[in-house]
Amino acid sequence: MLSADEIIQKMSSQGLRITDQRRTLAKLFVDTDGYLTPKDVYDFMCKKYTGLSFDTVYRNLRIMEEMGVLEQIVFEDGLKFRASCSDEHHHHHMICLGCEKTYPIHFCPMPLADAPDHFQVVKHKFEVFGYCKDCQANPKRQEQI
Amino acid sequence: MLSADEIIQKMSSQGLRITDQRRTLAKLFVDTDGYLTPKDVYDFMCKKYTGLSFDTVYRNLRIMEEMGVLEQIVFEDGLKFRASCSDEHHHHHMICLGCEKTYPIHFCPMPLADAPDHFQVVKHKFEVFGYCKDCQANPKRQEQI
DNA sequence: ATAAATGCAAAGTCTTTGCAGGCAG
DNA sequence: CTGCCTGCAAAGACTTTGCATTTAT
Repeated sequence: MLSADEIIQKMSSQGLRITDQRRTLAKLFVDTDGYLTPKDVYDFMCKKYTGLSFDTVYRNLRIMEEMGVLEQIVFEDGLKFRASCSDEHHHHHMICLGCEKTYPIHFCPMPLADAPDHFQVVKHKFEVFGYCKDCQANPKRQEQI
Repeated sequence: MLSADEIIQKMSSQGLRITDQRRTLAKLFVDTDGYLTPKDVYDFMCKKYTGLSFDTVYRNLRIMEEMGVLEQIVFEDGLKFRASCSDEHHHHHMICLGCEKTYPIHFCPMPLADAPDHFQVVKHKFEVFGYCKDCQANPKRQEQI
């Protein structure tokens, strides 16, 4: 995963201004293991920035996603964000339905799945959902996806 | 894929009333290869049922999904529905980004992906996106996912 | 007959947009 | 100083809910 400094640098190098809010956002995502909803982000940021508005959160999430420092996933209960994985090597994720932490799967099934009838593959998704060790021992949150 | 009769029967056997609208819905989904948005469904149904309201479309889509006769996928541009595959054997899909037709992949990567540290697997997703033969020859629609 | 399905209207949720003032570079 | 960022307010897109009427069983 990118570090907070790498995120800031990457944003700066693409011409974005580095505000205190964006620095805090970078730190928040780096310190978070799982996915965050816009609301999660808003709630967290509100503690530090009174008068923060939702639209700024949305704007920044979208900009950071476009800059490539955040990844966005559409869960069944809405959009969620996390810091981009450093793209050293292609991989997939196991995602815990309890705490939403992710664990990398380095195995990629793509080479083994033969495309039918000249299907031109553009991208693929391989995601495994379940419960991590901790959440099995300590079940509390509902299934989310 | 289920037939229109099988859909109707399955709904009836679970206590739902079979209205003309639901019969038409069943037929629409059986006759459609790709995914339909609620709006697609509404537009189609409007032709036959003047005064149709959106909420009835939503209600029926949700009910049919809960009955297991429709499958729902969250695309990045919203929810879409299609008739359920008959569940004879577990499989995955290649989904065309042009026409949204799906092609089965019978290979399942799950047995090959080892779960880390006692991860208890609940479900998984393996989806391949690209362009089918026809849509490569005849590109027109934008990428949708 | 009676419980479910529908249409209508309204509300709810989530997200985006326009604008004026504020702040990073 | 200049243009990007922000907060505010409002609008927009999509989906759900409550209620009275209609309809399948």
